[in-house]
Amino acid sequence: MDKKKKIIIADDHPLFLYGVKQIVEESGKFEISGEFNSGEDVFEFIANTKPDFAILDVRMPECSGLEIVEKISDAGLATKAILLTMYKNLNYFYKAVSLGVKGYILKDTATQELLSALEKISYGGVFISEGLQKQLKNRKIDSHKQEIVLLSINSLTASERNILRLLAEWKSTKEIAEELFISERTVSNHRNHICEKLNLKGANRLVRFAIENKELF
Amino acid sequence: MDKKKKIIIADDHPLFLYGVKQIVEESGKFEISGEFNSGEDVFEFIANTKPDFAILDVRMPECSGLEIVEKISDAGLATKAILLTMYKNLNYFYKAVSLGVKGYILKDTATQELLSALEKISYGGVFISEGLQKQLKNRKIDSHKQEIVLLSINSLTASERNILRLLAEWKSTKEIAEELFISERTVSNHRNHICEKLNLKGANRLVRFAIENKELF
DNA sequence: GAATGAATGAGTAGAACTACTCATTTTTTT
DNA sequence: AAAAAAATGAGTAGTTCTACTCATTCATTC
Repeated sequence: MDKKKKIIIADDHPLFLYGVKQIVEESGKFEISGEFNSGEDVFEFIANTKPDFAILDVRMPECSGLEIVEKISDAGLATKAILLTMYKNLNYFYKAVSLGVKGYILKDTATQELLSALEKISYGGVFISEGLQKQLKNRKIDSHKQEIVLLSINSLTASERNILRLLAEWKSTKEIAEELFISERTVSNHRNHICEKLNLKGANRLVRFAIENKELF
Repeated sequence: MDKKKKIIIADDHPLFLYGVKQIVEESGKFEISGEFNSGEDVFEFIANTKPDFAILDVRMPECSGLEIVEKISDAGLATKAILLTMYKNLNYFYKAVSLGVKGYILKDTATQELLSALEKISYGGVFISEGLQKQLKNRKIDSHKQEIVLLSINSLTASERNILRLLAEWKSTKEIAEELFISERTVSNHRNHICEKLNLKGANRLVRFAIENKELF
């Protein structure tokens, strides 16, 4: 048998972390070399210890799983990232794929799926949660649109991202203007630009997008 | 030593369920007599098997933890409910307290906390997550207001709850009107009544409330 | 049977957001 | 240095939601 592969886990829910740890260790094929309760310091640890796998929660305090994956990718590290998420948000998924994530698992369909994923990825494969695959099939028509959305997010400027961030906190145009010391008109214009770029139309669509895609910008 | 106490667990995230199960069983003092991946059938199982504890996720498909607790309370069962939640939403907490919940634990501060809770509750106590206690202290001034909000939710009528439910799905007044075959004005009036009852003021406040308190109505 | 509450609908005024177009200044890129 | 992109601001029209007041019908309660 091969040497045990090293895995680090990061999730802000301790009980969840515990569950992942148990399942991974029980299999006898892997070794947990690091555990984290937030996204903080995770990338530094990966860069220093170069584990084989990194199992990351998408939504975490300090630094989201997606951000960590981005850093791993930028640094050209060999650590294979597996994302765990609660949400069937396809935008997160496309973002993850574009960052070279090897596994994407939904928390509500994941126990033995996790081991299958590790197995498959060990041999150079890619693993996607069954629940998400269904989602992908159902929305075959929309998938192209959603990829465009993702590309569009990359085209957002710093100010636009900033405003999206504040919108995700339910702040109004007026509140954002006051917070950033700029005119309401400027904020309003930025909002419109974002809507154009993301092709969002109708009442509250932008606020909704901001709230449902917090981790994406 | 006493006989092992029976516990049932319900959570729609299998890995989480697994973590809870491991921790509870490791202690040697408790026995898992039932596991559920959704809120469905949970109450029936509790009514039939009368376990000592029920560890329930607040947000679950089919039937939320809060609903299950309500049924336990209505049926006058002795099963002690412990709620697990991801969200520091105090409204959920107040609702839980009003339903006679014995433990309220945040998922992001819970591992050994869970055993302490079971221990404490066994001896007739009540357990509240440390993270939430802080929250309660910080908002001491607001706490009265929030309790009023909770009371007010009980005063909502069936139609009003229905509209809140649709608002939580980001539906607009027009969409709700079409879906319920009533006039936009009627929906608008209901919205205003709800705002009055819940003392919500300003742009998007109602939509925000609906989205952040889905499980409450 | 009168009173109350609930569901339904409308009128009006104002606030906030959407959806356009346009202009000026600054920064970045080439 | 010239061109392009970004940040800032404004004009105007239309939509949606907020915040009131009011009326009618129906069911429940007392």
